[in-house]
Amino acid sequence: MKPTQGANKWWNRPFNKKIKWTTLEHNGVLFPPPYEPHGVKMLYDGQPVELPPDAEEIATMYASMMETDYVRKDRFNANFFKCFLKALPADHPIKDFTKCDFRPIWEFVKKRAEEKKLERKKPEVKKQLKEEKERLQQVYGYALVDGYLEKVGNYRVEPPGLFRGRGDHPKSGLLKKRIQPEDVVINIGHDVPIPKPPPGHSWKGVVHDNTVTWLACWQDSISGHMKYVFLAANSRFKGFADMQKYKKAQELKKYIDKIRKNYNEELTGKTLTERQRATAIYLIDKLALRVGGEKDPDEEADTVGCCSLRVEHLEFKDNNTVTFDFLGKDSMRYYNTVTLDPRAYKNLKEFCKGKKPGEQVFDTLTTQKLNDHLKSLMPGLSAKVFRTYNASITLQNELRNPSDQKTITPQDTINAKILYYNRANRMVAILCNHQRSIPKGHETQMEKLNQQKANVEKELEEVKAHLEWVKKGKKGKAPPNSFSDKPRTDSVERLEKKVETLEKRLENLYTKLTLKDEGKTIALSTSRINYMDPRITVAWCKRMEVPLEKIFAKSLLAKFPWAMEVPSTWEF
DNA sequence: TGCGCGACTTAGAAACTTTCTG
DNA sequence: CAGAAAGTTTCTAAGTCGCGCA
Repeated sequence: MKPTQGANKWWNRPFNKKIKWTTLEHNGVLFPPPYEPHGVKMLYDGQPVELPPDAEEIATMYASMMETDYVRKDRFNANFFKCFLKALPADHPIKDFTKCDFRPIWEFVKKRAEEKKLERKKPEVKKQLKEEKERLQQVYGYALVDGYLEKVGNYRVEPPGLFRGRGDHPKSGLLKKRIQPEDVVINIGHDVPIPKPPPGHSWKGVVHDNTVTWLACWQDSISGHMKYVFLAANSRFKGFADMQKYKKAQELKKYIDKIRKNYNEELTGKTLTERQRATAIYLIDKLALRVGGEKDPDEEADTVGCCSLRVEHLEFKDNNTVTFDFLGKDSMRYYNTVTLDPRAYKNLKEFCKGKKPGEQVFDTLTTQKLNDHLKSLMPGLSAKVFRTYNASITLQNELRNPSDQKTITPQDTINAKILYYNRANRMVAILCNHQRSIPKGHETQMEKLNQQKANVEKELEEVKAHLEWVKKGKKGKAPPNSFSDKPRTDSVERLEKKVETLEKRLENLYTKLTLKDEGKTIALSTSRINYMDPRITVAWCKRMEVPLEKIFAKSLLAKFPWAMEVPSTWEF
């Protein structure tokens, strides 16, 4: 089948919720290269030991992680060692983790990586690698869906490795097994060529399910969950759903007064069930909490959301104030002290009364019940819509009337406009608790900037003194010059110019220092990609005469084509 | 009718690429 | 103009949610 000519303006085409496609063609998935044994021996009890290839592969996985924090965790080491032993014959001398020394392999891996890096710098090698990457992209990177060529998101099968769970994960360090074609199910249209599995292999299965959007799937050996190969974010499958998400959040704006009235009334409801439900929805709305489903402590890290909050996560203060302190998604800490509606405060206290720290606050509530209730208030409403709604409305408000500074005009510089947008974006990220770890070397970079600042300040002082000295007729000794061996100019004009340059540089340094430090733990990208309605940004850029590509990277521009046509006056 | 699980969205870290700066 | 920093993409873990099945 040949691709349809003409632009794929999927947002103008109808999309059936149930039947996702009528024809589907693609070339399957790309497997990682097989493991090649290197023969470098690890030490056991100080002696070099022979390892079968499977065990060597696992040992090498561990060795290549020796500079990460993972290997300092007992659980990671224990889980790794259990899997490592399983790959060794029963009569193998290795029995005790503490006698293992993986450093020879670590050194080998490090050296090999450096050599590879050096090799890749050579222009001819660079070119060859680029061409090979493009060739694979051509083969596996596209699917033909209902006649339109669409990009595939993740066509590479995940390589084996030691599981890197987030936070204190019970399974961290376990071996994530190599996926074989025999593990992979292909989903593809009827009457089109079925992708060939690698020679000597066969697929686990081939299905033709047009009610789903995945092209291939396999079972993850760590969690037992399915992993899927999907189309990219700019595809109709992903894009249409994303557009619907923002339209639903916008729909919530029409219902929000009614919904807030409802839960405010139910905060003093007759039944405990009602009060718990109302209090949870209040928190989800006010604090942008996730709904918080149940988790299995043997399978997953201990993290919570709203419904799964425990007594130990709340600390009651005076004046209706509560401190929330818990680990949320990805084990990111949510730490926030907030003053609540007195009724909500009273309810939370009531729910916690007489319970042990490890008990659930909302013991009569489930995510199912909460979402069922939301559906009775607005069609299709669920807890996560509140995050999208509140993120979007916050961005819009902060761009239109910022809470902590004066608004910007089209006459301001492009740099000022970008900083202004980022500040609004930062408010959203804080609301959603989108964090990142402090970038590597942040402290050194801050020190460096501070040193620069001190230097510029000192130089400015000296130049100013010199200028003064010249203006007053060069009486006495010239002021010190710590920044050059050559004597400083005596030209008033050039000295004044120098003062100006230094002052400008100093101002830039001040802004940079503040922004860098304030933003060191805040991730802006998550809200930009997933939460803030792109139409708000498009309209603002039009009003402020900011080229959209200054705000949205190439991939985001490609993800939101449906949002581009809104007028500058558009409102969420 | 509750609940497990399939399918899909959301998440930060790591890897890679581009831009800035001294 | 090289090395650092900033920006962007890739990777895959970790959530949400609705549906189908007992």
